[in-house]
Amino acid sequence: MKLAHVYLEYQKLSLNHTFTYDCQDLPVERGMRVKVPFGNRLSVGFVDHVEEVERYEGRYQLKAVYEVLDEKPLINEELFALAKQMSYHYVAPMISCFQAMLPSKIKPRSHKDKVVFETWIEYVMHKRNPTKRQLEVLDEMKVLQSISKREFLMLYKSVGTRLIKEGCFRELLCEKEALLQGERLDVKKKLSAAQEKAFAEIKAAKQDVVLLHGMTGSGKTELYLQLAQEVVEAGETVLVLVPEIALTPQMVKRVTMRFGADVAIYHSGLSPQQKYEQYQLVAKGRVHIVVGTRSAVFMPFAKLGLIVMDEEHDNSYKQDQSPRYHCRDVALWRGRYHHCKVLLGSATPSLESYARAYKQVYGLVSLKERINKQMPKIDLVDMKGSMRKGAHHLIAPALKEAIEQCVMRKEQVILLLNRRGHTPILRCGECGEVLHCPHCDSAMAYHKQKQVLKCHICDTTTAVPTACPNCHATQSFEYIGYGTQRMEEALLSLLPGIRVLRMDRDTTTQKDAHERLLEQFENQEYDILLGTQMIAKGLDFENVTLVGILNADAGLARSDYACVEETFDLLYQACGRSGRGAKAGRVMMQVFDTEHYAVRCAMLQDYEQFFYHEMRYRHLAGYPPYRYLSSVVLHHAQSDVAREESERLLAQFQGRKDILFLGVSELGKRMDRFRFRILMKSKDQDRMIQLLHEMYAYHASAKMRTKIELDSETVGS
DNA sequence: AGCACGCCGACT
DNA sequence: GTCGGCGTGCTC
Repeated sequence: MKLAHVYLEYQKLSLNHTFTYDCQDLPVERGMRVKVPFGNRLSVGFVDHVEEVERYEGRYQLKAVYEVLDEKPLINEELFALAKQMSYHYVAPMISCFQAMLPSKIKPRSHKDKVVFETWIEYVMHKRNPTKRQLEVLDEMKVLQSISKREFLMLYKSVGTRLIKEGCFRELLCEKEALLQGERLDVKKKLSAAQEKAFAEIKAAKQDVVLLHGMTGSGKTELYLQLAQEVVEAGETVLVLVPEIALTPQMVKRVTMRFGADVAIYHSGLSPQQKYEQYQLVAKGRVHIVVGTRSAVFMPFAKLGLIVMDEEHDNSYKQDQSPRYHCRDVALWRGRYHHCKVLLGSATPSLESYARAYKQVYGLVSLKERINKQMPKIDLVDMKGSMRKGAHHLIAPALKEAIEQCVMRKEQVILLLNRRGHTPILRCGECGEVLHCPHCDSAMAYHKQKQVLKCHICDTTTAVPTACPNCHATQSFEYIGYGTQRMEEALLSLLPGIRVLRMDRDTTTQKDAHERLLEQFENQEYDILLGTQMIAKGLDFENVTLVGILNADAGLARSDYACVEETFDLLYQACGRSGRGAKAGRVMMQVFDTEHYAVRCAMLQDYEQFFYHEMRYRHLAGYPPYRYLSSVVLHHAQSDVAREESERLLAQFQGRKDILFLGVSELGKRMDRFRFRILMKSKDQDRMIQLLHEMYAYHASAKMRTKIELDSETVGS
């Protein structure tokens, strides 16, 4: 008899083993989805493998597969192997790995979602004695064979319908397909000498993974496009990864101008139907280039010829929910599978990638020259002095003056303030009480437009209280600090008549808002683009000649080990937005700590110096990339339950060979759950992952109803 | 998650 | 003796 071993999707239940079903006479293969009886209901599962046996000798009462949902495996051999790898590496159930790989339409839990159909017109035959116009239409359709009815009606409305009646064409119902991108308008640009050299070095590199360390404005994108072109011409597929949705429009524009309809786009901002359509374009092999954010790394490519990962250091490449994969790891894995080059591009590479390149594990190619051969002039503005002189809180006189001059020259300004909302903190002037989120330990930010308080952790929104909840004083709140909304007001009053475009999460929630806002700025409908970190990276506006970074060193106050690296990246990248065109650029960084090496190195645009400095610190403190770092977070609605369970878990495993436990630390409340974290360091990644599996199993067998989250940083020296 | 199983207190 | 409380454990 034929047995199918199946991974099941079952809400909340993370069953990470297979269940066996009888699938006699059914066309079942690995990677297909099946509907099977489970308990008293039907559930969807993924077939792990099919086995032919004389007779079933297990101890279960076998049930039969109810229905096979796919004709072809949805998860091919490569993606199946990848899921296995991810499941082990990230300590996550197989089913959650499948979920991460598939567009929601075909994820197991939403199998009810209907696929959208549309009518297509297909060519059948010519007719006798056609009119002149009819002959034209018939000939054109014979070449096209089939097009969607939508397009058909637009092209040949009345002639077309007549020919359908006469049986020359027929209608048929197809799955709705993505409309392909437009015409190619752009031609290959001539590479500069520096680009030419980098291009040759990338191609000649003996390593399959190459780190392209190219400073901002050095023309990395044009290199990507020309490398992609060679691969496409050879009939293989190229994957271009970008970190955030905000950066997709620009990349998509550049890529579609070069490659026209040969491009698929995939990111989390698409609707489920759009995602499904784009996924099918790749599955059916209709496109040769895919541009997308981290989830695009799971597309079902037939043959990859190149993977480009732009801004490889960016944190958005890491998924912060299970499976907590890093897109770079997956990209490297797929690159190895397809024997293709993986090009990691960045002006500020992650320490781990640069360390690997340094050791020649990766190839290293540098582009040290801007296309326009000029660097912006970067100045520090010491806010300590400026505050003493009683100047405006957040815009120093020097910056104000620079903005005025810039606007007078009809040039544009980018201002970075990494904090959304109007005021980050409301404090009672009588008793000092700070207004907190009822569900989290964080302060509520005041949002003026909607007249509400908002928690930036859980998005809880409440009305602004009239009296202090602690001392009941009325009208006593002090508004402390500046978010983008308040800064917008401040700019308008400081520089009357100025046109400010604010861009943060609150102004970009609508569909296509990113594109719209950036387009308005590009068309010079505004003088200043004011925004959070989403505007620090990747944007390319020729007319921007001044970048102001308002509280540039605020990020250094965080307590995690990576905050210095992240602050340096943000500053360095923001500097790169200035002076990208013909005109000279300027950058002003307002800081309180003018001596900090992250600030200094960003100002000097000196990545190497920062790298050596930060690596020394990481080495001394035993942090990545010298050690692997893992964390286990337990959370529960009651603080002591979470604490006790964390301590029990720690006590059970503490003392493991080669693993350093850093004890239990309290992370505070988040969405009504109290969180405690156990941090672990080790030089041995395998041992670490093994340990995480044991901890997971131990926790699952305990009767406590705490939730567990495991995270292993996949960095290594 | 659901739902059955099972072992103790209130009831016809 | 029986009904049902919800703690425990299983779903091929």
